[in-house]
Amino acid sequence: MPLTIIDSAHNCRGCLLAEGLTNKQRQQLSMIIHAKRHYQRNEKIYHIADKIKSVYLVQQGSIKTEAITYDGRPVVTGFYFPGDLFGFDGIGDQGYLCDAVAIENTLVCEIPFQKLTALCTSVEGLQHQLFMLMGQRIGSHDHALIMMHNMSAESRLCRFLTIYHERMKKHTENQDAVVFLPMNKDDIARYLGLCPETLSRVLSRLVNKGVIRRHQRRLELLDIDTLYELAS
Amino acid sequence: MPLTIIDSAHNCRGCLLAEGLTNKQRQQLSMIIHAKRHYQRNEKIYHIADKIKSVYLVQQGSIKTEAITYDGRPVVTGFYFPGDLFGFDGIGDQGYLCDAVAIENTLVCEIPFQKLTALCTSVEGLQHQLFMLMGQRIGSHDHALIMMHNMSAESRLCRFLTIYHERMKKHTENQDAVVFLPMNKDDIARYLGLCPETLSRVLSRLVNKGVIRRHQRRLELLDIDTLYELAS
DNA sequence: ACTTTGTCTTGATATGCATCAACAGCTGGT
DNA sequence: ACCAGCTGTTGATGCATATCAAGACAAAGT
Repeated sequence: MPLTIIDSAHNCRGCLLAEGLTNKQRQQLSMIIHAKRHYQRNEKIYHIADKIKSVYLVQQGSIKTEAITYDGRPVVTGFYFPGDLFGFDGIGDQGYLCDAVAIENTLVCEIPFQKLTALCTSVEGLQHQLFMLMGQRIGSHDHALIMMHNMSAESRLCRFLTIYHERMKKHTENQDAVVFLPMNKDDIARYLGLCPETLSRVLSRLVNKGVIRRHQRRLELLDIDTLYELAS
Repeated sequence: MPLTIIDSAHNCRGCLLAEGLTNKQRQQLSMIIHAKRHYQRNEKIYHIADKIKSVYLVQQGSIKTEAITYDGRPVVTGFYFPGDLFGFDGIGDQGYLCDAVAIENTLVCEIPFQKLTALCTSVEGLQHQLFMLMGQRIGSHDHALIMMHNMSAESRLCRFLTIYHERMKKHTENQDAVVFLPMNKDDIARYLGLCPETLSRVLSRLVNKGVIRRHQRRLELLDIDTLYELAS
């Protein structure tokens, strides 16, 4: 999987945190970035119980966060893509609750949380943006919770696909009904609370219904209306 | 259900937000409280899609937040007790994602989020505390998500009970192994992602095992060790 | 005291998903 | 080109929980 380097990197353009900031403020923000580095597939950005207290921004690639259930099975708690911040689960007082793992070769920049909040006191727009992002994160988790309640395997998958598709439309130039899934099927299953076999069956069923078409990890969404209907 | 009035109220003592603040800073905080009022059982503090943008603190009583699934069924997304902040789900840009409903007669104070963040820029300890609380909230949701994955009905209930018990031990003087549940069984079921019948059956099973004893909504935790064991 | 209503319990049945197991299709390595 | 190992698919079975249904119990109203 080839890795493109962008060099406009340090101006924080495209970073959701920097939205609405002036150039000068963005520069201030870029000054407190602690590190910016590449991670290989399956490499960990942070570990459960780490006390680092940084938040991280995905520049390129994709990230999953996963935790271990009480009976020892890994659960994927979130996926993160370019522009997304992750690591908020470590902001509380008990260290990170998840491992953050690169799904593919990924460029990530690390922002020490303490420096970020210090900067927030002088840059009000930044504080506002950070609160917004954390609020949204809380909201999206409410959604995830609702999804886990009594939704069928098919609904869960369709909802995942529609949300993922919308997310990609918003942040890339690609506007057509094709999505590429960087993560493997097992990760999606662990994210949706299904076993991989069930996920596979549901995918096959959607293909039979003519709702999607598959070429490995590329999915064509043939009938988006039905997809939304099934997601409900 | 009788309602005790506390009058030491406006000093914000006991409020998790005010933790670590000086008296003077607590007073500043109390100045921006928009309203403090009682809610009757089943009265709503805010509605889904409201754009109010306040956060709320439970002073007395208890609150649940509930959302509607895509097939129209209510889901309880959280319970809040004295000292807890709620309303973070409205901080994002799409209004509140849940209804907040009083479970019993409840005293709540409302803090406009904008005023709160404005105060945060000058009172650093307050900003820190707010970020911490939001971080913890994100973390606890991760936990809830993990719980929903492949945990049996019994495990879910036992986990709920242990967490609830710990919460109550921390914030009240009552240290013994008795918990009083202000919410009804249906709410608990909707919170745990179970149907009420299953919840009832699991409770009965725990009684038969000698782990708990019931007197209406008062539960005696007879065998806390087993409870923790079953919760895993 | 006797309905009435809501909350909870218990039983019988159905179903959706996990689990176990075998196999098929790719991918990478020597 | 071949085998090995991983990833995904498909089938058979079992089980936990939802659903449907009926009854028990308590609190509240007349």
